[in-house]
Amino acid sequence: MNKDTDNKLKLRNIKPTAMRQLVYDVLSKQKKALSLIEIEQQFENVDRSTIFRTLKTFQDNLLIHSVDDGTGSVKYALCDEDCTCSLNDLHIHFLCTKCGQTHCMKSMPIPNLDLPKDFSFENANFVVKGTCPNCK
Amino acid sequence: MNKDTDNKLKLRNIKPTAMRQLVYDVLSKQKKALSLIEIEQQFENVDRSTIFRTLKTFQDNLLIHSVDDGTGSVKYALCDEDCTCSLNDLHIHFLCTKCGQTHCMKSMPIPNLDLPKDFSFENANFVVKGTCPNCK
DNA sequence: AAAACTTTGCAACCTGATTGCATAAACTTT
DNA sequence: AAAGTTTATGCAATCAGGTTGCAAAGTTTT
Ligand SMILES: [Mn+2]
Ligand SMILES: [Mn+2]
Ligand SMILES: [Zn+2]
Ligand SMILES: [Zn+2]
Repeated sequence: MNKDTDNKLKLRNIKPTAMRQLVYDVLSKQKKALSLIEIEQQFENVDRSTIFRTLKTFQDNLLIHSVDDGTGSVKYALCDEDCTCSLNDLHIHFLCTKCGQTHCMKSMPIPNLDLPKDFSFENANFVVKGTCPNCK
Repeated sequence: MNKDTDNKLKLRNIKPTAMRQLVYDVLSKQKKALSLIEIEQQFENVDRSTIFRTLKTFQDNLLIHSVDDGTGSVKYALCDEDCTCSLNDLHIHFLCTKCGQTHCMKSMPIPNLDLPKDFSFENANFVVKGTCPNCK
């Protein structure tokens, strides 16, 4: 029971159960975004659906955000502490086609767009694919 | 056997079977991008896997491109005649959260990006979500 | 400590995508 | 035109990721 993890969860109004702390710790130790299955594989005996619901709780409470990088599995990454998952917090994600890792490019906001008349902007998913520094 | 459809296929080196003509016609009658299942539903007695393989053939031969709009099903749309599915041909896609339709915004190219050092750009998927003129 | 609520584990299910294999159709060669 | 070869189609089966129902275990409230 890590006091620090504990607080991170409480700050987002998430009751810090053992399970949730474990999942949080897995996410916080990674620079890249992780899929449900990848998180599951970090454990021996934890059920997929429990992790699934944990991630749902995290996302509902803005502790994590998800990316659909087109690989067929949604990836999850921790939000910054001040993140409210609103337009300002949207950023580009980068999928390395060599190693398959998906990175949050938190320094790259989604660019402003002039949509044609009568199209409204609510949200966006911008995934750039290429080779990451590791695989270069 | 529409002579016009026939030619469109031949131009892309696709043998114009009856099946392929039908699928092509469905796609060409739509402004929006269609999923495999949506295409299947346009027919009475055509097998899903046949359409699946038809779409694969079309995509391999640059007749169509696909979009992963995050809805869980990949959408397909015809390419322009001069499209080579290269970087220049990439464009934004718009998913209406009300009606679920996905539109090719062919007039909106993927914006240029300054990726951090040692990240290379190969491809991108940029889906904007919001309300379309129809649902406004 | 009983009642009420929340979290977890397990099995089952769902949906879209994909494959193996046999048949049918189209094309080539003799 | 018949035989041989290649390609396309249909059907059933499988896969993968995601999601749900339900009962047991754990927590919190009364
Ligand atoms: Mn991110
Ligand atoms: Mn398009
Ligand atoms: Zn990489
Ligand atoms: Zn709409």
